[in-house]
Amino acid sequence: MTEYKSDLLRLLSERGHIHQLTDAQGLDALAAKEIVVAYNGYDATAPSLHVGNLASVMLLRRLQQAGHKPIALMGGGTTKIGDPSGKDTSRQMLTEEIIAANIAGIRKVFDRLLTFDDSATGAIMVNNDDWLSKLGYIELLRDVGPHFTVNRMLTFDSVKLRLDREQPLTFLEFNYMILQAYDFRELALRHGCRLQFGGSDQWGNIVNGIELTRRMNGIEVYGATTPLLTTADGAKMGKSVNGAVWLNEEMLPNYDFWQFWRNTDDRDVGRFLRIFTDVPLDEIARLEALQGSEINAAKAVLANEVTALIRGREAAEAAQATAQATFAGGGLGQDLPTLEVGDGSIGVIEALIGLGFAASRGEAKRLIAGGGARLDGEPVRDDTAVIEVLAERRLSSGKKKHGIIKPA
RNA sequence: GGACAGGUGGCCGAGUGGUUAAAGGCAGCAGACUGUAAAUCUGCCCGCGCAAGCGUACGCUAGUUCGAAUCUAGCCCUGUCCA
Repeated sequence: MTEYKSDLLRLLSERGHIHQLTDAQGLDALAAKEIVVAYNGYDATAPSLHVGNLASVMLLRRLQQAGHKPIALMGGGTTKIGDPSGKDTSRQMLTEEIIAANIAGIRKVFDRLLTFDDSATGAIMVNNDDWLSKLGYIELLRDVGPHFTVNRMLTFDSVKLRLDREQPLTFLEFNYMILQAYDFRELALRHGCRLQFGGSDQWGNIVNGIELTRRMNGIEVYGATTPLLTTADGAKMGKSVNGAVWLNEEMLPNYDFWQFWRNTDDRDVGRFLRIFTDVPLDEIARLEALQGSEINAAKAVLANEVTALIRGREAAEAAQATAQATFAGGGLGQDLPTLEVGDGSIGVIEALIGLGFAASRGEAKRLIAGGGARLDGEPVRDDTAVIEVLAERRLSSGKKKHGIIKPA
């Protein structure tokens, strides 16, 4: 079953990108004989993608590496509605200006991971607002409406989940799946797109798109879903201290991004190396076989390679140097959060807040009371303590979060 | 439009007049153990304050009461069923 003829499916399956395929043989045959145009859709709800989206971007990267053409579809139009899939509450609707700004932010990561040009395999980015916002209601009902039955729509997990949980599902959101199916057909017509990727929660939407395209235009298209990425301890991938692990540097510093990967669960290292890096498979096999504390070396490779891909080699090296100095040397690295003090001294509480280690004075006090605050490695027990800042000093929250306090 | 059920802290979910800043769980933070891992155990977990305490908080508004998340009225929102 893993014996694919096409380089594409072989590559994707050995890297762990595939969960389900609508027609494995048909797609395999297609990919073996011609350039396949494939897309993945992205919401424009935030100014950056996050780690939860990264697997799909890597997937498009591999597609291009295998000699095919990726389309990054920006959901500028559908973002105006809100996807009910897997969510239990409606999403806030955004204005056109915000959506446009978000798309510009999201574009950055694609520029790093895909090659955009006019060649046959050059990546392109399109916005479904281009066609969705021009759509007339009557026209849509007439052309698309007959191909969907409500009976069927009600059986999709995305809808059932909301209904079962007794959470509201508005008609607006209910229509999301129709628009998404329409996207696939539109891309098939405009760009010869034959394949849609999506998370496993998008299966229903993808299938709808395939059927709609076939019924309206007689074109056979395919779908593939990616596994839902969870960490080994069962949590959704991509959450961190302050929420999402953003891909854009403005949203999350390089060092924190690097640290996120460095702290990967042992059991996830091999899987993540395959999905999120271009490290050769035999090298990954070697790395994930490391036992005990040696696997930390594999985590460093993971952190370096992902950071290099998303933030640039230089950023990865700087982050690693900082981590090296901070953890192995017990010293300071320049990528650590830094607080400049003008008066030569500062209260511990203010310092903890200033470095972002505590959100409020109360939180800072609790940290100190719990023995989690350390100045140059020594626990600070007194929350009224004043730190003399004549040279660089190291203030830590717990064992992993370190910061620099230095004279201005 | 009608009947019934419901709206509690980031989430889930107890609580039906004071002892409730609100049980419990999850998530989060910290400590121990370690390998910057996991699991486990322990502490913390609205804000301000050294503290006593103060301020906010149980859909919204107005009431009853010495005292309300808990009672009353109106409103808003959601679900289920009926029209």
